[in-house]
Amino acid sequence: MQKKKVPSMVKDEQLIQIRREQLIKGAVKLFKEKGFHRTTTREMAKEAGFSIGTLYEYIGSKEDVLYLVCDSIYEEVRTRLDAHLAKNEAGMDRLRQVIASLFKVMDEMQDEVLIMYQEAKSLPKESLSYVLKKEAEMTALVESAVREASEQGSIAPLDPTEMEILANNIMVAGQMWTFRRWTVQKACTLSEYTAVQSKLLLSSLTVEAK
Amino acid sequence: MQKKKVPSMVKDEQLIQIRREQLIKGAVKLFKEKGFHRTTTREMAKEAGFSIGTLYEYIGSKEDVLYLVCDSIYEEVRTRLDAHLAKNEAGMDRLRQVIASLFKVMDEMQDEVLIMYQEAKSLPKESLSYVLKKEAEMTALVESAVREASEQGSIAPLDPTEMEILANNIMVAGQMWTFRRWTVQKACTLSEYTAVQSKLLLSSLTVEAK
DNA sequence: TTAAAACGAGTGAGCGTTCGCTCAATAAAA
DNA sequence: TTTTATTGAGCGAACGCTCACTCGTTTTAA
Repeated sequence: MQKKKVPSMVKDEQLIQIRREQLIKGAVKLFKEKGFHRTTTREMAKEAGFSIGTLYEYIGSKEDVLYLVCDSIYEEVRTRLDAHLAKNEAGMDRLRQVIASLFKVMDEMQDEVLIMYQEAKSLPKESLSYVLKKEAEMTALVESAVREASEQGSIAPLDPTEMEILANNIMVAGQMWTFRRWTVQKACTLSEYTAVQSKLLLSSLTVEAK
Repeated sequence: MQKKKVPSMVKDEQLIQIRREQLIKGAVKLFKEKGFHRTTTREMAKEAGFSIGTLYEYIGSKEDVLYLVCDSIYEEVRTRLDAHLAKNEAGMDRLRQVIASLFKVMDEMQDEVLIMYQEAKSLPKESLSYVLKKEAEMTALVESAVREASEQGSIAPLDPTEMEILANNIMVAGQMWTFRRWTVQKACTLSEYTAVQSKLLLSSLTVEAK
């Protein structure tokens, strides 16, 4: 990533952190407004409060900014999620807790999550797989909760593939609502959305594509 | 959209159709491979089998191609869906039929649907709202089936907002999977995916974010 | 003969990136 | 204390390249 090009030998680590945070904050705002591709490096620099020259003291390429943004969003999601899951419940209670927390966090961070899923594909291969690995970790967390609930008989018994799919299903429910929200261009919280699911036996509606 | 710039007065309508189809076909292939932004107009022209100059005889801007592609994908989805829905069922059967057909069509057209939902945001405002209008029409179709089933007591009674959300929910289920498939970078059909949903009472899992 | 259709080198704007410079702060020397 | 040297953060004009789009010419076909 941002290999120092030799413009200076030693940099104040603390300052690098500060600049990066300014940069990420501004970039998130711009990406929300116009997406990664339509945002120029000059705009990013300006929004962060310094010049284009300075920007390149802290990053190696435009794509580095996208990576920083995606990474920081994931870290934030993860941090908040862990905070919610501090008290350790078990079985069905844990599964409920995991889902509720996930949805809550995604609801709080709708815009950021949307950026991630709309822009991640522009990341260079290596950074992308790094970000997706973090995503996989979160899915694994959900999957473990599903497995526990299934083993305890709180939900139907599932084979490993089914567990994986269900975990993906839960992960995606949050992501997609933010996406759908963009498509229909309408404000609505994830909780409102999931409330309807709760009311219905979705299984009775979901039929197999023949 | 593609206002003719006056390069020529009268054009053979049939030829325009042929060229557009060549263009769309090639563009879909390229967008699948590298996305809209990374595809150049020269590449599009080449893939379609003519030169860059000729390309601009048939379109006004690069974004026009994206619009043509999105529009044609929607038309195709719509056509296939209508074909499935030819025999008119009613009530719960109709709802089942609508969902099954929708999933089937989306399964058949995963790549194209993915293009739409990943690239539509790059459309100029006017074209975007035009495409979204078509999307809304399809959602309305689903919603009417939901309403019928609800009124007949085949599913729980729902207020209008709930019906709308449920319809969106069904629409997104298909989109979701094509998208998730990209994220986890794994092949899986929508039918496999929905089969798991069918097996579970999702309502018992989905709790409200408090 | 003429007009539509195809062509592709050319154009210029935009943008990511670079690099030589400024300047304040700090350190070293006088 | 004052002067001089060093450092490194910040800067932004300029560079080079890409790419959407144009236009004068050539080909085709009626």
